[in-house]
Amino acid sequence: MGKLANLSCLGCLKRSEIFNSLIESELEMIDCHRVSVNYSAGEILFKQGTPCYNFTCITSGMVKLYIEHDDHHKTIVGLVRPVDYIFVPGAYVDQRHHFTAVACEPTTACLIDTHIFRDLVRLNPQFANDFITKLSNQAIALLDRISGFSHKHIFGRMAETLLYLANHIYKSNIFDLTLSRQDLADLSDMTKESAIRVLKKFKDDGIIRLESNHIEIINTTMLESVSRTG
Amino acid sequence: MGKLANLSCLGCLKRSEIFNSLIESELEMIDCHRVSVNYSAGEILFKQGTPCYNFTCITSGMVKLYIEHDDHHKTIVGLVRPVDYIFVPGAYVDQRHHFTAVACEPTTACLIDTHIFRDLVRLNPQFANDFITKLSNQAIALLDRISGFSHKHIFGRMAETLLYLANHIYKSNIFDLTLSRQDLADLSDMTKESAIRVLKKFKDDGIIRLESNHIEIINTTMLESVSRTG
DNA sequence: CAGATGGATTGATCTATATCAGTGCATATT
DNA sequence: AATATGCACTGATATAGATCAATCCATCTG
Repeated sequence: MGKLANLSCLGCLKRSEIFNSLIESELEMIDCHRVSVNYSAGEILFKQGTPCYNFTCITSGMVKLYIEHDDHHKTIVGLVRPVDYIFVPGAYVDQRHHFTAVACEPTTACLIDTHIFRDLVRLNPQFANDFITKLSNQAIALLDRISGFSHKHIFGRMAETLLYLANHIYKSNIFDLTLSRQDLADLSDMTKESAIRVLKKFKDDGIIRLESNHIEIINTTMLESVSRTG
Repeated sequence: MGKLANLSCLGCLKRSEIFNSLIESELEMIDCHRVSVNYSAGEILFKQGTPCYNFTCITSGMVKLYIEHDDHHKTIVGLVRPVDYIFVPGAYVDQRHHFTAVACEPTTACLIDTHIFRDLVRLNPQFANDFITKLSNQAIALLDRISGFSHKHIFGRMAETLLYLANHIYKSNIFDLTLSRQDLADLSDMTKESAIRVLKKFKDDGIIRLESNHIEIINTTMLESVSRTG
């Protein structure tokens, strides 16, 4: 557990902004029903199909969320970085996880009982409102995902993935990837061989700099253009 | 406007179950801020990218929701039948529509101001709860969609579409399709030529009976198997 | 009624990308 | 030190499904 997050939710500097509307007593409710856990890279936080008891708030590290198809295929539907919590749609539907969450790096997370969320939605209208906004954003992200997958070629899809990583995950055009080539492929709906070939093409074309896991986007305009035109 | 829906929300027999938790005064709030509209087949209810002012409740007919990619490609992300309302994620985010809605048949709809929904979420905790459940269900449907699109061949995807139509839309194994072959293709992420070939294959294999727009699923087990194995 | 329009259908061809089958390299294990 | 394991990478091949090009048929239009 990170030093900044260990005492109580009330003074926590690693608190997701979803909790901003909560009053002191409500934060205490959460505080009484949470645990903080450390995960090593590669460890599963929860697995698709299992019952869901918690909302998971990532306080350090990074987590990948993926849908498992058959044995060897998966699709990464999102990456979660601090400070954000993992949206668990099953909590309000069938009490099952609809995707698997795995740590990509050493990660710490606060687990909060789903019942507390339900209670807070009832108690605090502003919290309910913020929560709906969050769910809506996730739905839009999924729609964008579907939009990107259909009728776009591998170059366009990988370009989209790189822009997503730069703009939303690492928040810089230079970053050290903590994802494998397979992960990049699972994010872009292609095989790892194709992912490798596309990255090489981008490198040869001078769109990115690439040395093992160090990536630098040199020509953002070009990458955006590729992402659009496919 | 249908006879059953025309007087007031209070006695309306075409009311979506999302409104069940509302008390009389809250239903009156909705009643004062709604309009009922008729659409012919092919008419647009709202278009992707335009501002969204309303939640749309379908009281008769059927509506297809699709994401527009480039000029000629689209993906149908959902069909809506009575009585259900159209989930509009932009209402809580950017006040924009993220997909287009078009009537597949003659359709009537009640349009309800999004602000009323926001107010009701604040006023009525149970309504907020039900609304979140609805959003969660939609998110799960989108996840299933992504899951089906990736790493499944056209036969599997079309099988999935037919099962979806039978189980969730027409609620029978025999139905008269009010969708075109192109629509079936847009639901299954393939070209209309492929859609036609796959349907013919299913027909030849004795899985379905097919005469122009009349479809009967003869061998559900087989279809489910194809949908799973791809 | 003739012609136009648009969906459904079929066949032939093309190509993007998966699959297969390796090699090389780094790290972990005994 | 020797071996095993796993990821990154590359080239050759196969193929699913798109694209292209017709034809057919029903409905709409002037």
